[in-house]
Amino acid sequence: MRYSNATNYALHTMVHLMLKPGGSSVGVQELAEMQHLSPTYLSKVLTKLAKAGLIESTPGAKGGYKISRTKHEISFLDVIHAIEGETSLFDCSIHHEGCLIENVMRQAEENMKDELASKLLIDIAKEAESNQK
Amino acid sequence: MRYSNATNYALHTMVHLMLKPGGSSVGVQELAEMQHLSPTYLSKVLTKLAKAGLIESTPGAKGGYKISRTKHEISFLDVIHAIEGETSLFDCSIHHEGCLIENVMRQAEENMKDELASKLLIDIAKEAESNQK
DNA sequence: ATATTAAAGACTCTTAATGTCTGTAATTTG
DNA sequence: CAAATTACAGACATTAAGAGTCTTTAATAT
Repeated sequence: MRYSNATNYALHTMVHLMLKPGGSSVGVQELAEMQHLSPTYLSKVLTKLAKAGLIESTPGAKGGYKISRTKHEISFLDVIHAIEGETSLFDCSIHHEGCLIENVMRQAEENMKDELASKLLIDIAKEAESNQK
Repeated sequence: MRYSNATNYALHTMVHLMLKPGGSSVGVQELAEMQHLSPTYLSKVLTKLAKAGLIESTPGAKGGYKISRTKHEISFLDVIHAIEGETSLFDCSIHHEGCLIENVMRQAEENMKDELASKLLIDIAKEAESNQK
């Protein structure tokens, strides 16, 4: 069981966009180059983020992607949900309801989610920025 | 990202073995029937549990599997590690060390593991037993 | 000896993720 | 208006992992 590569790319892209001064748009080419990916592939990841409302896209020349105006506080969990979906890590297909094992697994997953929901991308972005100086 | 079916089978099998009076051995046929699986498939799951030292196997007639004598307190995490391995859920293949994003993801995973390590199979087994009465 | 059982390995099938390629629509620039 | 740039959508191919089956071998009890 592993998080997808797409999730990793998405997280790094989001942090990068947050560090863009003035919230200016960045094209997929620049974003792809930074992570050594093909633009067409990263494009699919970015489309997912846009559909989730985490970023805004503007087509056409001088277009690109930028952090959504309406979403200033984006957590790790937001990004993960946008890419991986919101299905549970564990499903007991044996018992139909109230499986005790499933209950434990779900609770553990909640603990992980709580942590991911409490971590905001902006904090990581600022930390990365100050480290670079 | 999802936990494998094998992990689900393993957890249910372990609970079942814990409820066996006197810690007597159970053959793979009975265990497979209970979960509607083929014995050959479940056998591979059981072999993993045995190699991890969680259960003991005795070949030959009247053989089978039983909870390991030396391991009375088996946690959910023990079983998961036996089946899924101990690799991290998240690996940042972009940065080589000290990736801030990876740090967050690892911490969240730790929170989940802490919960899974604190839950013992024997407690679930006893709860299931009392529910049945 | 024979029946029973675990163990190991080769093998197939399915599914999901990864990634590429092509074409289309929208927007800016000249 | 024309051309260049860019996001978007969908079809397609490739790869990797999981799920599951089958066959053979080794060990144990009766």
